[in-house]
Amino acid sequence: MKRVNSALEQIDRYRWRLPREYRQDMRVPGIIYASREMLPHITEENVLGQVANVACLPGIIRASMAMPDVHWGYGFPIGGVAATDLEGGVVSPGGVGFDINCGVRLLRTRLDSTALDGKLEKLVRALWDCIPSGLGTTGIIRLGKRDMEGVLTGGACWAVEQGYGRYDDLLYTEENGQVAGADPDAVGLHARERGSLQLGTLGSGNHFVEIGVVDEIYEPEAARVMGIEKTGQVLVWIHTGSRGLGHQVADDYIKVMLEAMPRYGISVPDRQLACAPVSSKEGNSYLGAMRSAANYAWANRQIITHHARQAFASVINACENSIGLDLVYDVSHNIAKIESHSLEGKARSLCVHRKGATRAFPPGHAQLPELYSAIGQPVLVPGDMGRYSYILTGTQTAMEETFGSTCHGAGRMKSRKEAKRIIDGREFVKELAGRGIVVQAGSLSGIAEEASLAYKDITSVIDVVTGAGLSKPVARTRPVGVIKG
DNA sequence: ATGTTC
Repeated sequence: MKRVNSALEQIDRYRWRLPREYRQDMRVPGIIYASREMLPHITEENVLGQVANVACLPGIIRASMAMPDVHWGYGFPIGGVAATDLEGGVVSPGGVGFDINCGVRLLRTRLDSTALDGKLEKLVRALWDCIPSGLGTTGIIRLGKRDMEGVLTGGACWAVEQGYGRYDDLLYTEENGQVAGADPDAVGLHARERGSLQLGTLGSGNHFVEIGVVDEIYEPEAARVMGIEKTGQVLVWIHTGSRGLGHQVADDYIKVMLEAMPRYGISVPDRQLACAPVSSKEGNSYLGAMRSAANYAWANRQIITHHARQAFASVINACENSIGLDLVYDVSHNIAKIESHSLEGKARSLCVHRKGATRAFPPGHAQLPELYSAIGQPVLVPGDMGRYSYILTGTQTAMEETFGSTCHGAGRMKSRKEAKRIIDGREFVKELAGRGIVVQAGSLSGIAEEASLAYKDITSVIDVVTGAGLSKPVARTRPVGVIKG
């Protein structure tokens, strides 16, 4: 294994370059956003090798990038950003991830944490009862063919039309919860079958619904614009994606692309980077299917939002209006988007792969809701369930350097297997309870995999993206109640 | 992440 210090060139305190000499077929360098303390972890995990492999993709522009929460993933690292040219460049399912449009949604209540006194356990239980979770879990919704078309093309908009939530929610969802260019016909029968019973369910792994309390406010004006008024205010985080449907779409198209690559004369250093030209039949079909899965995920978070509101209403004795639960924002961190970016002073359309990386558009960007035009896009970065979650905003620096992208979470430090070996789920739940954090989870081994010890400290990740100027902290919350698969 | 190796 190459030594990190000989492989990486330090650019400044938070930026490291992996030069093209690292691997002979790299088309661009790698850029890693990290503190010096994070580097040993990045080499141990062989993230550098993955960053270098991504840098070999046809049509990759500027650099293969890694955010400070980077860790090993399927083909591409999780925490990776790669933009490709629409002409001659490729799109790769591995650059999006299996959980297409995994993302985070944040709701604000008008409640102070004292409103939860004596009710927290009951509230967590109500959320647990309203929101099915766990591996392979099905919900109460049965999607027939017609409804499935509605979900795949309409996303959260379909869900609101069906009575799940409020039209206002759509205003504060990326793409209004309904990305254009979805092609339901590109979603296979098997993917549809897997998705037909899972809408409105949380899933497992790191997916959760969390009740958080505002703990610090760093930018009062931006916070106020987001409806975050003071410490002690109760917020609700929702983290989930496209469940089995998105997984199956990824699976299906990896196979399609493996088969198509030789026909386009494409070779990649790792089969897991299977890809096809963005403009090819296969590339187009994948993007159409991926957008359909993305819409499914937005519908999923929308329905879970509706059920979370019902859970709050059933426990908190207040009218809907005084509970609030308005949407602050909903943003994806596993998706490929065709976006316009400035390259050497010229606007270019690029296919931006964000895999475990959050869009972080700056103030004034045309794709932001009017409300956020002055402050920039809300960036939602949950930490592990024992520490903090951060609300930030996008910046011009991110737009210029990382195609408008930043980190997405704390970043896994220990593999799921290793975490299960060294962490006792029951002990961790007890420890959290001692700190006033109520957790309801389907499995204790699942809890062990998601324990704080398995992750980096989110604050160290936030320090890097802040220091590098990729985003700006607005506020943070501490968890008080969590449901997990 | 995932009906955790169709």
